Amino acid sequence: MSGIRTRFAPSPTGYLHIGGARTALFNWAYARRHGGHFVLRIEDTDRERSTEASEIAVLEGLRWLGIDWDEGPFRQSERAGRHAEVVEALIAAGRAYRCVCSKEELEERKQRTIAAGDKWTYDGRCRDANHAADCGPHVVRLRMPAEGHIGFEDLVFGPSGQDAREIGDAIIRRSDGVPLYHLAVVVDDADMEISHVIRGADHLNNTPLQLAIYDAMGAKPPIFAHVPLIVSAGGKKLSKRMDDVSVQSYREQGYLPEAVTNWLVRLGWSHGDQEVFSRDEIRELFSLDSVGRGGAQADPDKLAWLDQHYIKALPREALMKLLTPFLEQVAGVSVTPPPGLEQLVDLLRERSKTLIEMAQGARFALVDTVEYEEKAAAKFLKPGSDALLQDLHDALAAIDDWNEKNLETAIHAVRERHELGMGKVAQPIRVAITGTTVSPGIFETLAALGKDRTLARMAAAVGFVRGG
RNA sequence: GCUCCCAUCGUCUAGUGGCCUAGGACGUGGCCCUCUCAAGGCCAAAACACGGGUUCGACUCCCGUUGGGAGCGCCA
Repeated sequence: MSGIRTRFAPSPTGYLHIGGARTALFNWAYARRHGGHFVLRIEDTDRERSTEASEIAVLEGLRWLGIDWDEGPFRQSERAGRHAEVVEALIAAGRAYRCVCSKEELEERKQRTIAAGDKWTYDGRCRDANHAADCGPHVVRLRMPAEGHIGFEDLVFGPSGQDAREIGDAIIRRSDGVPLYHLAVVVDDADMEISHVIRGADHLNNTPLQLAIYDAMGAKPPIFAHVPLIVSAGGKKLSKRMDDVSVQSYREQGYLPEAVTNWLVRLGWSHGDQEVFSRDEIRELFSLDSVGRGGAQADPDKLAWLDQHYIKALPREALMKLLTPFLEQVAGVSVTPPPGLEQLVDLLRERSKTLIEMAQGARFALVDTVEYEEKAAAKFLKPGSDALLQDLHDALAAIDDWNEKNLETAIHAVRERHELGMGKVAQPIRVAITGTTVSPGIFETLAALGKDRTLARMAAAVGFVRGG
């Protein structure tokens, strides 16, 4: 083993969104690339907002994307004892202290400081008071060095850091005894021997504080790599409320997981001019050196393009399996695939951006009777067209061996007899059998539909024209 | 407000001082193909935020300006 250990540590307070998914993907890819371990840890210390449903959704999202983990999922809440132990040890070692300043007092002093034109960090009133455990309601604060710079080398952003005095004595344990996030992550990452922390750039400013905690604990800090945030169309940080960005919603819209991972990995990372990356290529080629520093907007059009690419390449059997739920969805009932459906699906692959789109394109083959789109019928099944349709019906009825070649011969014969262009013949047939003006090539489509159903629909169209 | 960060076509990006009259991809427009819709092929429009330096030479280095973002919680 390489000793490289990465982790993804989502808080289960909603669905897995694309920003988190990309962070997970990067961590996973980095671990795989270097033969390391990828650890999953659920950060559920915020009991108010964490839910089990959300945790399940996050795990399902990761599995769907093909992101597998080697250890976990661990729950941060289960490690409360360990966190408490570390805080006590820090106090005992003089690296942290109890603070009895109330929120109200603090707020007042803060306002006064700001009003005076100074900037606020904790003023250190309790710093050397040496409050004992029985001092009443209190928080625990980290004793920060009074001066000096806490610097580190970020694998993406390069030399980074902050002056210790800018940070101040941060709270590491709340008055209810629950440790804060910064303490918990550091303890967990240290205990789990995480070697590389790859996370969103919104944590760049938190890193010096966390480094101070590592130092206080006497633990060796990991290497950090902050990846730029995925921003919404407006350029702002993604918001779960404002932007529909859950991985689940892409799944429901009929996108393939390969397309989504390919899309996400190219947001902030590149490998020369290459655009298409299979999951295997991601794990073989991913490198933090090639991660950019600017925020990236996710482009839905590019996802659609990638999805079509992967749909085209998907083996037939796998495609049918994935498509089935969507077929049932558009047909409204559970369907037994009609003969010729696989043939039709092959025709549809080149013209579908998502599985839903493909299912919609196959809908006409799933239903018993087609309903004509109003405009389509008005244009191609208008009064007087019954003679042509009847002729076509009869010519098709005469075909013994129902294949593309024979269909083409038969239809062309009728076309020539009526002295019409192909468009004048194909479109009425298309509307008759699909109800719409759009479908794959007419001969292939008829071949896939089958003789019986084609004839029934042609006859129905004749009846429609004659009956008004 | 304070601290930190970022800045190449509409979007994702290549580019690490001369290879750049800045490359690729998505999207957009046009043409070809054509029974519709796609797919495919060809072509096109489209960017180094601005101003100073440094240098023989800057997209690339430095400074400033502008613009954008993040962090400053007894949230994670």
